[in-house]
Amino acid sequence: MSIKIFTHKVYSLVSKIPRGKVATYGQITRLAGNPKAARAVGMAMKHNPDTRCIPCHRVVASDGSLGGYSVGKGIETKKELLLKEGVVFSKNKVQMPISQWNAR
DNA sequence: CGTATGACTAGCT
DNA sequence: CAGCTAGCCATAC
Repeated sequence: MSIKIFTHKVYSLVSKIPRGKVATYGQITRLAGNPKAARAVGMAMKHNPDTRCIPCHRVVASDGSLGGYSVGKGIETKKELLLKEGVVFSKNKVQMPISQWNAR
């Protein structure tokens, strides 16, 4: 039974995103070691095994757009969750320079 | 096992 | 700013 290393890493990284901050697919992908696998990250998020342990709503697109969400009403629910956590929004996009997670 | 898909990104118009 | 194209990856069926 091969553990999906890439996906597993993605979940691990996403679960480390602090409340009130967001990370981009590109950022997660880079931390996972494959800067070109942004699409694969989206797949992992879509097939997320535990939405309560994996704050997939804290993952947004590189331009600050919400991208998508497979829970509730979709991006609407995602936006609400982020707003509740204190993420700064500008219209339908996240203010990346302000709310982007400073991974270390 | 091979094909198709998707919550992407960067570049250009 | 918005829209379209091409490139790339892992997963799903």
